[in-house]
Amino acid sequence: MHTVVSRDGSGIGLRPVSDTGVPEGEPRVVETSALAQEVARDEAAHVRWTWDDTNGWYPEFLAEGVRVDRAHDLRLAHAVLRASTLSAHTALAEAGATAWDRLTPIPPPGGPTAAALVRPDRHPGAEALFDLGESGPAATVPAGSAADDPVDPLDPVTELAAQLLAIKDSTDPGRLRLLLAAESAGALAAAEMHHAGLPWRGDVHDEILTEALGPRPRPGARPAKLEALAQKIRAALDAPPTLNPDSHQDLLRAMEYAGVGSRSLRKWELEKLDHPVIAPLLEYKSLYRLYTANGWNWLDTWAPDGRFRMEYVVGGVVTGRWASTGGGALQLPHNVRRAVVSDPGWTFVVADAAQLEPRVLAALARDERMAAAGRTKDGASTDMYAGIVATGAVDSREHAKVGMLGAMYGGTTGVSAQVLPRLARAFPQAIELVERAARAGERGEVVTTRLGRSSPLPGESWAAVQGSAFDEDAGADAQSRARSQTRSWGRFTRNFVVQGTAAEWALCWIASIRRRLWALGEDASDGAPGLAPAPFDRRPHLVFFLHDEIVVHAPAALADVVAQEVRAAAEEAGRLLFGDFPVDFPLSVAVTESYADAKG
DNA sequence: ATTGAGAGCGCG
DNA sequence: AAAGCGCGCTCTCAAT
Repeated sequence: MHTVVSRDGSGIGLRPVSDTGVPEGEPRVVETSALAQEVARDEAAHVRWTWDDTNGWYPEFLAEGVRVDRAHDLRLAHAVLRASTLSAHTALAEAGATAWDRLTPIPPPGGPTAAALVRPDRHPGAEALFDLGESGPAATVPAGSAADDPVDPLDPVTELAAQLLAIKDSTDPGRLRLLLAAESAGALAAAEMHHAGLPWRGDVHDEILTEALGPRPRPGARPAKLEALAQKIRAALDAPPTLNPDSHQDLLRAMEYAGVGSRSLRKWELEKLDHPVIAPLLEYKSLYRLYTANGWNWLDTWAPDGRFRMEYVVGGVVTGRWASTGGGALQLPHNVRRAVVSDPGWTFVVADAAQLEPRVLAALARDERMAAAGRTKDGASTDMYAGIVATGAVDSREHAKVGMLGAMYGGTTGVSAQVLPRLARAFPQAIELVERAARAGERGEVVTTRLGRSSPLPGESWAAVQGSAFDEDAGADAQSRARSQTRSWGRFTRNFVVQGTAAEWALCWIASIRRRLWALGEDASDGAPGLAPAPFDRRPHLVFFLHDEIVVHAPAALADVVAQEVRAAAEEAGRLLFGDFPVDFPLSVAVTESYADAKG
């Protein structure tokens, strides 16, 4: 059973809809203040909360201290179903693009990103659709128009029915149902993580910055340590005080004049050079990066009150991985993770999946030998790369790692290319799977993940370049451009199946974790309530996610049981995706009060 | 003033 | 040839 959520006048309309998409009764209209008890009523019946965009509703629920267990995010589901090869022949996919295809993600509320958008343009196509004309502030559809307008293109009940039908008519309803449930659960988790925030000690962050850069400078000034390094750079280059080390052009000119012999400023290029400017320059670049990307400005903007409220974009990457916007949540540098400290009486459970992608590949290809190489033996967690060495396929862990990465990314040079034939001999099924994905991409075809997320088609310019290579007068460069583009798209599809399926594993993992954590209930010890907002103030909850890694903030008394649940969730995710195929997804798990201490 | 590119580095 | 996948952010500089 679904509860479809929509605006209804000044309140929220909640409408029951069956699992076949049939409305069962009229919407009941609820004021926000009554939300908690209304939600509790439906939660008892295990409904799936169905809405156009999780960020348009769930933050309001959470602000009332209300958590929901299951959801169906129509925007995210629509995108999957439109593209998936499993639902390609359904009415939803065969119809033209609709208003649902033009929806853009809603940023979480209250954050800098939301504030930066004066008026978020929810429906880019709305003006054309409603032909609002030139008068009037091109804004919004009047409230309640859904009722007056018989053809509301964004009616959630109509869309839900269409989606449920597409799932039923697809070639594998089970997989798509799982994918959409996981995707929506991810949306819930992302909203909850934004709501709770990652505990962030501003004072520790400031310490890190001051130690590295000197005290916070006045606006417009350079921090002391950076200024000192700038002087050293100028001295080493015999350059005037006007030389600005932040300007690549300036710097390259000065370096050429001084005969340093480098045309780029890339770290790995500079490291090969021998010149007095290199050392201070490398240090300058590193500190400059810290200062600009995660310095005091970042702290003021993103973690002003003891919590970093990251803004995830669920489904933001074509492969199904999450993206982030604004705070750079997915690029949190290791050197500032020391500022992530749990609340008094609380602790972190940090877990990451070891070698997730090669394990996913082994399972996807049902390559028993590769899976066996990664299997946990005698209860001890096995390093998959070491396991590959143990099969005799390659002679060092480094070769195993580089070779596997090359196989999954499409490496054609160096060690990875050298090792590939040996991997192909030892694990023909796994290697064949990525090779086939690459060839499909080179032909301009679509590839699909385990649960049914399909890759996009190459853009129109792709076909144009391919076509031009077949012209009578096609030059050698046109042909080589086409060839290079072909290979490039092959590398993309090669990686898509692995990265995308790994993202599905991670979604299932998160979905399972959040359900298990909630089931643990409130902290029964008389420990500190912590500073987390309701409904998580006495409960362990997810605070961070990074592709194959999670952080749970938990009352200290619950840390061990949380760790168990996180491990159990990983096993569950493996079963959900791959059934009884014997593949392990071992985790490294740490219980720690500082995120920086967890990395192993 | 705003916008877009290129460069570079952070994360997995 | 630091290759080979996926991203976001911040800076400078030139173009609008």
